[in-house]
Amino acid sequence: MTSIDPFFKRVYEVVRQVPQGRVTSYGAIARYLGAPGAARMVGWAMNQSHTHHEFVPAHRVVNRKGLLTGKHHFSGTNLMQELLENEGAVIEENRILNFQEIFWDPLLELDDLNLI
DNA sequence: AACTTGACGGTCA
DNA sequence: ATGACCGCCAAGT
Repeated sequence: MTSIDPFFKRVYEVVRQVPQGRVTSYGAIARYLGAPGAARMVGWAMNQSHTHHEFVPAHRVVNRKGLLTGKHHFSGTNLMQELLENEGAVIEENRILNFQEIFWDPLLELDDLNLI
């Protein structure tokens, strides 16, 4: 049994703070965790997010341009998009049109992080 | 053990 | 605006 990488665990904790109807990006999470440039690792963590024991709203994490790059990792053909649309995101061609409006930056929103 | 592949993002031409 | 390159580093082959 492989223990979950502590970095992954921090990633999941941040993602769990993303409010419904808001989205963040892989890079924003990496920066917040003090690992700028390690956005790919956040992506990898999200890839494994389903193995975490607590719910991780992975659909709320997109790339820095608002593209639904993780779409393929959800079941069905359009689950990620549907989940986001249900929360108010406006999506067209795999891109969140109101991205700027609903973007949630942990660096700005989570001043106090006793949890992480 | 070497090489490739990513749910990324910044820089530079 | 678009695209190549590069740093990042865990997993898969």
